[in-house]
Amino acid sequence: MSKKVRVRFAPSPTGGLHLGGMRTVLYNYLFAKKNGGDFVLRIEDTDQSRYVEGAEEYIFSCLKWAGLVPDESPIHGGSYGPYHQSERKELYRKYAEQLVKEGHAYYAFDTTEDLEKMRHAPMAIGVKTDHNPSPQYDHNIRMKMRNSLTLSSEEVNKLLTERTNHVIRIKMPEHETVTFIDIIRGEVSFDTSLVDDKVLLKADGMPTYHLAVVVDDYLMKISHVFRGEEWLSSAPVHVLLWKYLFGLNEMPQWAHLPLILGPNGKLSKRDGVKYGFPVFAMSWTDPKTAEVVEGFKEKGFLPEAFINFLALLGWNDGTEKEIFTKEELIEKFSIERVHSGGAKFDYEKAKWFNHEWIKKLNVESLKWKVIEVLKEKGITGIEDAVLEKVITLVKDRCTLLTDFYEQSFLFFKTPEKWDVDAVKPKWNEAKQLFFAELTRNYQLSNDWNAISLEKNFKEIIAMNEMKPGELLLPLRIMLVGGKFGPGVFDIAEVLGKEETLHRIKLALTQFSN
RNA sequence: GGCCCGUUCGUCUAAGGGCUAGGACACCACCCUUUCACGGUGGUGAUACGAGUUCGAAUCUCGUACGGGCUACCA
Repeated sequence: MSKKVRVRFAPSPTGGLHLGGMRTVLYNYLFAKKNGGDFVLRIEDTDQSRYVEGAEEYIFSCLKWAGLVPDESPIHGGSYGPYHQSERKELYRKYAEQLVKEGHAYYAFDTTEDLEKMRHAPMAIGVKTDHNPSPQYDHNIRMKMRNSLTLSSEEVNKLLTERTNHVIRIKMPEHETVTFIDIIRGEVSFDTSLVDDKVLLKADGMPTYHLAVVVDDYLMKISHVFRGEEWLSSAPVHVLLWKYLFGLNEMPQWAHLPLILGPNGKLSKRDGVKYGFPVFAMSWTDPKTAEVVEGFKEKGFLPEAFINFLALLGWNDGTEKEIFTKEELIEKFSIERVHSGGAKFDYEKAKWFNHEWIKKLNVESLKWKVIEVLKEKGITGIEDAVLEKVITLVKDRCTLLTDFYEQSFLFFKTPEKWDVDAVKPKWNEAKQLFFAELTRNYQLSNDWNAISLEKNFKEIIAMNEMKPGELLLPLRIMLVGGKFGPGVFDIAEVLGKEETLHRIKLALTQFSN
């Protein structure tokens, strides 16, 4: 009965892929997978003037990183290609002309100057007033412009055969109400008199978004369209186009996703730089200005955490569960449970998700990412067994992957400075002797692990009638230089006998003089 | 300005006529830990406002306010 679920994400390759876009991808992907459907990626590159070098490859990288790989796309292929709208250019004119023939659209020959005059000039043809600061090209003024509605057919034919620059505009009906059902908002309606005659086909022969979405969604057999709320206003144009071209029965179901907001309204790239959090999935370098905007990946986010918090930004499964794997999200997701209200992005909460995921993931899955982080900082060639122990010891203390450096460098770098102020004031002969004895003891140890190291330490303390608290801190500072790090004996175990004794010896010279 | 969408703790949200309005992040306190985290316990904190419908409204209706989006030969 119902047709196969096919959804699409249709970005234009103009730069960084931000949170809102990624969430749209996610919801499309989850919905497709949940319903055994296809997720297609179509590149909306009908505006050559906005084409940005590398942006398309970048989009694929982001999807790959997040694990949201399309079933069909320019690089994955598929039987509904081509998947670049620019390569489908010849397709669209036919539909636009069909609309003209049927009286739903018309040729318009107005120049940019004409339009400028219509909208903004002092003696505007449009009805620009304080009450109407931006007059539209609509039923009120279309009969005052140069188009196939006002020109004789001879004149129109002449202009057309002379290949005069022209566009094709939709002729919005005057007093109709267009109503459609939005899956997450319910019934939405518009008075067509208030919608302008949108350009369908541009002077360069390329379609605008409005024509292209409808034609491509039809040709690609798209069953559900999930897109940002910013498209809601132009939905009546799309609905009408469906009605005229392919029939309302063929029309996909719509869902307009709420916007993701920043600290002051709509989330923007600027919010990110201003408040110090990423807004793009991955770092994006503007090819013209060489400006780099850091992404979630580079900031130290796990893809698992990224899609988890993105999914929860506007959706929940109705329970109090917050940590979801991708598989769980696929199982639980439903578009009906998506909120209608916009959601303000909370970076603190995003970090919390990442922390939860670092704690949740096992050492094996974290390993290569930690190696990358350490490599960035010049720490390489770590023995596998050591690295695994280190990760186990510090992962609970890392919120971002990049924290692995701050939390674990102490294992790989012998301290050069010590927090002597924390030790020296209370330093005395007895402590000096204690560490001499501890060193001798450890030297002889052939059971080098945290438990026996601690046991030996405590035994010596007991024999000398000392307090553990007075000696634990000095030992820590000897080993790592300051008041930080995991358990002291765990550190010593990982460091090994030689390095541990070396560090004690080195530090002792600092405390005793 | 017009049109459209939205409005529960600071933030993300649950509760789709009956509730002490629940959870999470953040924040605060205490506990654990003689490093710091993690963890545990508890706390502060919300239904924008006004009418109406109803025995009863965060939940339904209307109005107001506020917020957002759109108003290009950009998507």
